[in-house]
Amino acid sequence: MGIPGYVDLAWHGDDGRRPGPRRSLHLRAIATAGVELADQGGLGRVSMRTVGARLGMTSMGLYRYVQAKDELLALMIDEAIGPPDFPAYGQAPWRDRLSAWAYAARCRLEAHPWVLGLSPPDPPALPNQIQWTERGLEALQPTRLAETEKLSALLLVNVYVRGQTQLATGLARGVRPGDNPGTQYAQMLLRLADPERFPRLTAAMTQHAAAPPADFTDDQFRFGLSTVLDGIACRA
Amino acid sequence: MGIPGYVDLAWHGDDGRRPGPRRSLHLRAIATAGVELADQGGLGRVSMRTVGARLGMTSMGLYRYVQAKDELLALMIDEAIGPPDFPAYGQAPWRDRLSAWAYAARCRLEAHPWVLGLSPPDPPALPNQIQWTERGLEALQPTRLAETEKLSALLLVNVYVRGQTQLATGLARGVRPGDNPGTQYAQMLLRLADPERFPRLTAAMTQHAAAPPADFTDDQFRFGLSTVLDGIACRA
DNA sequence: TTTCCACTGTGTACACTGCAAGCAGTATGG
DNA sequence: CCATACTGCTTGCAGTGTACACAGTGGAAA
Repeated sequence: MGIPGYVDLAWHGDDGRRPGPRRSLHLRAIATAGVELADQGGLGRVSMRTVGARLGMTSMGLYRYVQAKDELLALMIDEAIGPPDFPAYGQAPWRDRLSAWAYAARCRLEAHPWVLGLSPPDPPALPNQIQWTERGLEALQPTRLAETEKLSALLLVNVYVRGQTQLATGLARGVRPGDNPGTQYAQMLLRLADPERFPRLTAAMTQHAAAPPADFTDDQFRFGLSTVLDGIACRA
Repeated sequence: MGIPGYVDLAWHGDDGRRPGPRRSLHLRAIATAGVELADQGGLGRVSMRTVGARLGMTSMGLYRYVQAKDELLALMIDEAIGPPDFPAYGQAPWRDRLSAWAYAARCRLEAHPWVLGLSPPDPPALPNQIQWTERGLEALQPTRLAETEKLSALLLVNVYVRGQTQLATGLARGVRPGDNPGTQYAQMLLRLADPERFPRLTAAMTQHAAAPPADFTDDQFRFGLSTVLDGIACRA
């Protein structure tokens, strides 16, 4: 029921009409400081002290803006995602619109992969995330779905993009550049899984190894996304 | 290329044909100790020291089995998921099969919600996860999909189940028991988002608030799952 | 059988974490 | 003008992951 303090602060800012000295920082500045640290050296670099130091503050000073580190991380997620920045839909059909939404979202996640390693303390309620939601619902406007169904459909796309991107970045880690990320994984599984106990998996992996696609992760993403959109089309 | 040590150990165990004292623990025991701690008090309770202590060992002893805490957490995920335990498919059509797979997976995740707050260090390669994959591919056997497409489809379902369950558990947190989790969230968003800037979101939320479904999270799950299955059906 | 040495689990130590409590200073509403 | 609520700082604590050196063990090689 109650709106968490940092959420309210992120939406409405600080009116400042109250006794005591004014705040010296914007929540936004704190979030961007955290994002910069995470972009540069991963989540491990993000501590209350490091973020505070980047703003000329001590770790405890940040607790005047945020009740716990989880909240800082939530703000960082929202800042990293940013507002939706892809062009307006125009007269495009809902399928193209939603596709554009999905690709733009993936792009943002790839730019800040550490976002995927975080699980926010509260359901999404920060401004940028809400803007993305609005834009997604707008994409589904031409459909006959009920409003709540639009939300469910959008949520499905969102969840897909996140999951797929997470898997892709996981696969890509520790792979020689220029090498196919999926192939290496497939070979590992082939070496681990007994073909008699895991016949289908073996079949899938040998097929993949036999004909490795040019751009594995992108093909994968396209396939899943069009599948999701087809499913939505059955209801639209 | 190389198989990480803990993965190899999880699959093949320890042959013990080597100088020096034998290991006193199974990887399995370590994983279950961690799972018990996490089930009881959340991920915060899981530290090298606490897990070690539960096994009569110091924190550093665990490093003979695992190279870093991340690997312990990966083992815990695999242990918490466990092997697939739902009944054999029989002659059921692929849609029912995959649906059973999805519900069983969701059930496991709900039993150990902390799993969703973890992002594994490597792509899934541990035995139980592989068994789930095999069972999922088996569900798709009656379709005409290529093997790699089956894998993509299964991955889509998996990603959906994870994402949806994560959102549901997030919504359910901090809600008065007996109260509708979604409704509370909807009211919060209505209070935050200006109807002029966010017309579609406002529409969706007011519609939800006007007619709150009996079991929100379950309806949501069903809707998304059948949408995903419809999408797969377009290709099967 | 004896020797060797890779391997086991332990103890200690370190740098670092999130955060509780109390502090002096500040700017606003009454 | 004052009281008050607020700011950011300092100090300190319990706990974290893990590096390193160590004594003990037991299979493989001699």
